[in-house]
Amino acid sequence: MRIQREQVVAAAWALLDEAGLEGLTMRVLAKALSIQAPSLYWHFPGKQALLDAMADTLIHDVARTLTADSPWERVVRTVAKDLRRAFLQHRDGARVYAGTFVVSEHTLRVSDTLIGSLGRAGLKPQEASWAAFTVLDYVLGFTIEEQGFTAQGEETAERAGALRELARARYPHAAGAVEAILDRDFDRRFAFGLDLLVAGIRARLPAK
Amino acid sequence: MRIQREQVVAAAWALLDEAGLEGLTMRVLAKALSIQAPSLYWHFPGKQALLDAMADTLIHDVARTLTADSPWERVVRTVAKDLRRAFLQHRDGARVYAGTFVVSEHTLRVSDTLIGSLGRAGLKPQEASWAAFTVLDYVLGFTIEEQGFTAQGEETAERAGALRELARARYPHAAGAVEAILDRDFDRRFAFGLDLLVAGIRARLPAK
DNA sequence: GTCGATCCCTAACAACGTTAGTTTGAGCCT
DNA sequence: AGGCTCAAACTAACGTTGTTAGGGATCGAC
Repeated sequence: MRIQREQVVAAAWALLDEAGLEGLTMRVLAKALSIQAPSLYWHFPGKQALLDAMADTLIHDVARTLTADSPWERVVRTVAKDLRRAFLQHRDGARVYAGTFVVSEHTLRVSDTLIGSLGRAGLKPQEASWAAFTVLDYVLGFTIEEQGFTAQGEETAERAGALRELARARYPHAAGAVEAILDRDFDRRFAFGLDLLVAGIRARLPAK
Repeated sequence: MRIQREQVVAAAWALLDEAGLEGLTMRVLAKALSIQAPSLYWHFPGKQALLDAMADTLIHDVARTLTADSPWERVVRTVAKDLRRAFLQHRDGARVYAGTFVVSEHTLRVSDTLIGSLGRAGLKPQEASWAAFTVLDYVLGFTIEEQGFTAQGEETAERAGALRELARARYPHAAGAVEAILDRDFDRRFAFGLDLLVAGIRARLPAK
């Protein structure tokens, strides 16, 4: 039953979705492909290489709808939203991505889209780069936290209780902080942070 | 040779520094404590609990120098810098933290410091919370990338070469993006992103 | 019809987290 | 002093992990 690299990656994502990063093992993945585990080492030199390949496919569809003349604000928002959606598309997606250091065409393309747009908007080259990575780093950090939070399904309730109790006992004035930590409206939280970054970038732009 | 919880955590950090997250195993940790591995399970129910305890000590010293009347901008900058320094204090510190979901006094205190300060500055409660977590998420994402980059010591050179080559072949106009990805001046990059967030928050504040 | 490339196999290794059950040893009570 | 308690360690082992070694099978091309 012949297998190709791309099918291995697809099966790995499918397995990740139902088993999580800890459940993504070479043996189980092989079984899903009707193969023995060592055969995977013909396609990939090791598990890390497989994870790298997975991460690379993640950002394949980021920033595809943008052209060179898209306004910078639309570019920033689109890249950020695309990237978050890409991470969220699979369980533990952000953690998989964070664990790799991919040197690929896609990362380069996404970075360049952002940097080029911000440069054309008026930022100095170095500032454009720094601002671009600030956006990317924010998306990564946010989504890691988001997936970490949503992943712990059943425990959430008891942890929430423990946290509320701790707050009542030690930080009675911090009830707001507790509810904020437990706030599950990630879409709005993400949009707000993105607004913050966009406003910060705008303040850096040369006056028109 | 009697051991206490706190000594285990300290030894775990020391081991992490020299062996990395992958090298932090229960057996090696036990050996560093002149103990057998199963004895660790008296102190912690499992490895994850140990990692949680480690993460908790990380943020122990964050935001200690702040008082209730510190100006909001100083609070934001101090918390962000403290947190990054805490992550950087040990190898893979950010990854250790990201892998846990700590419900502790310290996380609550740090969140509350930020939220309270931003609320007093004039942000609505929900906005103050969202802005606070935006800062925290940015620091996490930034530092994960930073440590991932600096960790791959020897490979850096060859990866840099591969990346430059790829850029020349496929994205000839993106030389700036490549150099930006390889930029090692993390302190300035971090400061710039923090400036962006501070400016974005300032734009949200009610006019005085 | 064989030859090289491609793809997969079995067998095995060392290391991992973890559990079960047992033993040590200090500190307190009587 | 003798004995009880319980924290803190021990030995032995289980199942699973990533990975390596080395050997077949399938296939198109000449």
